Amino acid sequence: MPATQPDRRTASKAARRQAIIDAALGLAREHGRHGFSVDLLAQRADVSRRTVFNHFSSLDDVLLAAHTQVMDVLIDDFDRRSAATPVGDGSLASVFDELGAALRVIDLVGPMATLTHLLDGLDDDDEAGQRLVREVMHRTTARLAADIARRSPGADELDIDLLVHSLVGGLVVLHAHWSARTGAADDAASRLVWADLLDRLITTVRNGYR
Amino acid sequence: MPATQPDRRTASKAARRQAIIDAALGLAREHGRHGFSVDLLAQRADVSRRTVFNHFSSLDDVLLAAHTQVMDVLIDDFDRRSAATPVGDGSLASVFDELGAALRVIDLVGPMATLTHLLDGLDDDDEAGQRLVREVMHRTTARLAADIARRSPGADELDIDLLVHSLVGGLVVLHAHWSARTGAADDAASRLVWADLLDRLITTVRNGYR
DNA sequence: TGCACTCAGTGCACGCTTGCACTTAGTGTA
DNA sequence: TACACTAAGTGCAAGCGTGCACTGAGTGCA
Repeated sequence: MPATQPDRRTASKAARRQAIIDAALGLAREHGRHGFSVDLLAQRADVSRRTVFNHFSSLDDVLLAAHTQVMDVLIDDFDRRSAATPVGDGSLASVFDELGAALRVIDLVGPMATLTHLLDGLDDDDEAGQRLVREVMHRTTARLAADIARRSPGADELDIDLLVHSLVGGLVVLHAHWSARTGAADDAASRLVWADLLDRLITTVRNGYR
Repeated sequence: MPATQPDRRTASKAARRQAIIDAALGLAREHGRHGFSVDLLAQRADVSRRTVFNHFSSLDDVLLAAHTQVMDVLIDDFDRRSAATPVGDGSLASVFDELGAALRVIDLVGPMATLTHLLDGLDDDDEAGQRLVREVMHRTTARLAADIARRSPGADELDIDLLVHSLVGGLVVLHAHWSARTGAADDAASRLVWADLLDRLITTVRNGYR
């Protein structure tokens, strides 16, 4: 972020883009990914439908941006906690424990519920949805791995990539189970289910398969 | 107002112009007419200073629009009450009584307080301020007279003009006295003073000087 | 199977905002 | 009295939003 405020033109453009993303998240939460049109999105965002396409190349592009933003918020939260945590001894075990501890503390249920709506009705035949998931997974793991590498310069890059993929891939599997059991609700009961599933993931990956 | 909604472009332009007027009223209320600059106005209205001059030819033009709007709201109120009141016998006395009754019921203290700030520090040497008052007085009396004439087609136009000028001119005199006595405050005590002064005006003009 | 309809996405022109450099008037001070 | 400063107001060009007509893909129905 530059030290000075962006000018009004830049700020206005960014605000309008954000309004479109917020509208997409709101509509997805209410209707699921398939339940809204460009017209509804534009109306909710208080822009013209042409403006939606000035900012995004397609509706899928809007969903990707919405998805990425949800993940970015999680990674921002992780980065803030890391910055406030003493650096470990640089070992992979230490890195893993830090990430595992963060996953336990960060609110994942809210974003999970949101992502469930964004991926409403996703199945193997849904090419656009599958492409969306792959893109988001790629961006998320790349960013997280880069942040961790920056924090532990001595660690091997491949090791970090594998670690991150293990955990993030595990989260995807967890999401499927959690969603099946709770209907992707965001309440106290579903949070208990999530905490239990998460503990099993962290313990399993931490201990490996010896 | 057209039956259909104005398009987004028209609505946005009108909203921005209104934001400038609202900002002017707010700043005048806080600092008086002389206490703010184009930069402050633009910032408060959340537009660029160029945009202020896209909508208005000068700062005085903004003040005129703000002033006119305050008066228009009062006349709108008067028109609504008139529309809900049975038409009198068309005599001037009847017209006068209707106007007098409306003046007693309509909230004048709020707008009076606002206009006092808009005309902050007005004196005989303040050419811009004097021009502003003349313009607003002209527009206000013209509009009010036209509305009354529409409502009483049989009445003589000159008679209506004189009647309206008597009352509106009297209101200006009343404002000076009220302001001197109450400091243009908008509270229960100042409202009592206003009610008393207004009653004297209406009674005096109604009875004439026989 | 052809037609009609809907909706995502697009090109183009225009309206309006904004950034920025500029002029001018007014004011204060040495 | 001259100079420096401030702020109102202006011209021009660029950025962005919007209106609108359009194309094409997908879908449903006779």
